[in-house]
Amino acid sequence: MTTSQLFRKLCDGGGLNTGDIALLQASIFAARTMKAGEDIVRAGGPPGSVILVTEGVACRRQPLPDGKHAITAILLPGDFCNLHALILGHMCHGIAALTDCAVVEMPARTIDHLMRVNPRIARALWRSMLADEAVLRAWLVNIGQRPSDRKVAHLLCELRLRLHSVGLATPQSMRLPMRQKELAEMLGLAKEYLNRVLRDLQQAGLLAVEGREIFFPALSRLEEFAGFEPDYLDLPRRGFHPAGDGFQRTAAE
Amino acid sequence: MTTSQLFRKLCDGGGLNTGDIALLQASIFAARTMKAGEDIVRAGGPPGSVILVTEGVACRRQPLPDGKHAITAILLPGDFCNLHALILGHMCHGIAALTDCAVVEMPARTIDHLMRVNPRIARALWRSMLADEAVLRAWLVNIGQRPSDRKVAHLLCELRLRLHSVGLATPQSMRLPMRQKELAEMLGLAKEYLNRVLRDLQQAGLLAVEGREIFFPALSRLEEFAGFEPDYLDLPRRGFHPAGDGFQRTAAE
DNA sequence: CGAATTGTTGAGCATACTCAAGGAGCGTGG
DNA sequence: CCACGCTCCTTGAGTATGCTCAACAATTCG
Repeated sequence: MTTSQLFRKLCDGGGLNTGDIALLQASIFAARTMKAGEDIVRAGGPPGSVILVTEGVACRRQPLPDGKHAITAILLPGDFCNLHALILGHMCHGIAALTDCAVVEMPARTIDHLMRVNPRIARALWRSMLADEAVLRAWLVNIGQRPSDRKVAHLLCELRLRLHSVGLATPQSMRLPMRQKELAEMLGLAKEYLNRVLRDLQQAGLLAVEGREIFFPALSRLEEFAGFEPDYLDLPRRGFHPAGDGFQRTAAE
Repeated sequence: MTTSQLFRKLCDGGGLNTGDIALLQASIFAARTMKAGEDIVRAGGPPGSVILVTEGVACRRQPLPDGKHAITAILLPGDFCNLHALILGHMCHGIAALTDCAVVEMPARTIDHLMRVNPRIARALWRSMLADEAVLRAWLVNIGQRPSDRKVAHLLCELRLRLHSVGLATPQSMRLPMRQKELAEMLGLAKEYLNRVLRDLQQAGLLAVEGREIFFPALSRLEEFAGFEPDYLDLPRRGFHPAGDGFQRTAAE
């Protein structure tokens, strides 16, 4: 993975120069890999290091009283796990690997220092967290207001587009980076019912499922059915940013 | 309202000195009032001014295809309406007054400048937005994972505590700053069903409703029923911050 | 005081959940 | 290579939760 991919989300907002990126790059002191299901970060006090996902898919999750989990966000390569804990002083949820993952670590103190002395870096980190918040708000609307077939459709549209933006999906298909159980936990649905909803979407010709591979035979119909308006994802679009940084855009859509 | 109350949320995190607060205070160029139901900020492009609620209660809301709204956050005195739009460049939802409100405005360019040259102010603004995000995540879990009687109970616990933190509630009661219709929109429930849930909570002795006045005859039982863990609100607690700024704490709880 | 909005209740129905059981896929060890 | 055990997926049946439509009562506001 190249540096600009590593700091994809920070570069997306513009405003960082190559020196800034080099500073971030230089602060990396460790790389780890973990198996699907393992914890990447546990809830708790102030973080000793800032962690960035570089490969695989992870999630933010909170334990529930009945032993299950609520999944409140999906993290893709280029997403930070615990930046907010650096500012707030504590993690109020954990991060777990959904697929096998690779992450890099930067010392919390170094990042904290960079944020204080380099307003461009501070701004870029801030912006990346606000992008996360926009997704969170879209999830709240999705889960709170739509009937469950549209919830499922909406989540799949979002997942496909975000995976596509990091090169892990095409307009026609994606490999689902989680089990149906976890899809259900994201949406607050029972896993058996989610399974039925997937079947119904297939029968409606909006989807095709083969194991973990999902196909989108009629993406625009699915997106319309879901009411999917991708603006909230704040992904770079064709012509929006100055070209030439070599990062794969979603322009092919 | 005193200055330290105005910038309550920024002061709560610590890290601001009186000079910083004076800078913010000095940037206020206008004050407005609006009636319940009016829009405070519309969705759209980059904000010309940053808006801070000083009196009353407002909400973030998004229109839905069927003409209804999804309410994604509650704003109390001391909360900013559109800080995130300053960084992200656009508002992807609107702000509406739930009760009669008063707000103050600061030029976006001034705040933007202050954030770039004053790391303490930048950090305090950042922290206040992260506190909002933590609440948003708690809402996601609440709406996604709890049965609706517990959803309602949880939202009322949160509302009461937050209102109490700005002096608008006591441990025993609060005046509900919205109609049942809007309570329902926050939770994604039908308003008629919400009404029944409120009745059931009353019959269970967990609540008493008289018009818009809500009484909490057994607050600890209600909080236990709701699974309410107020840590996520990041409100100041007794002994946590150095005393002496004269702002009312929630210590009485 | 009257009109409009908001709150309250009933009846019937649709949605989504639980419990239970069987089948498919996958990694491990013989 | 196959058999085994495990997890995950799939389906059925029955139930509970939450929604819609409709009517009426209570507030609020002009």
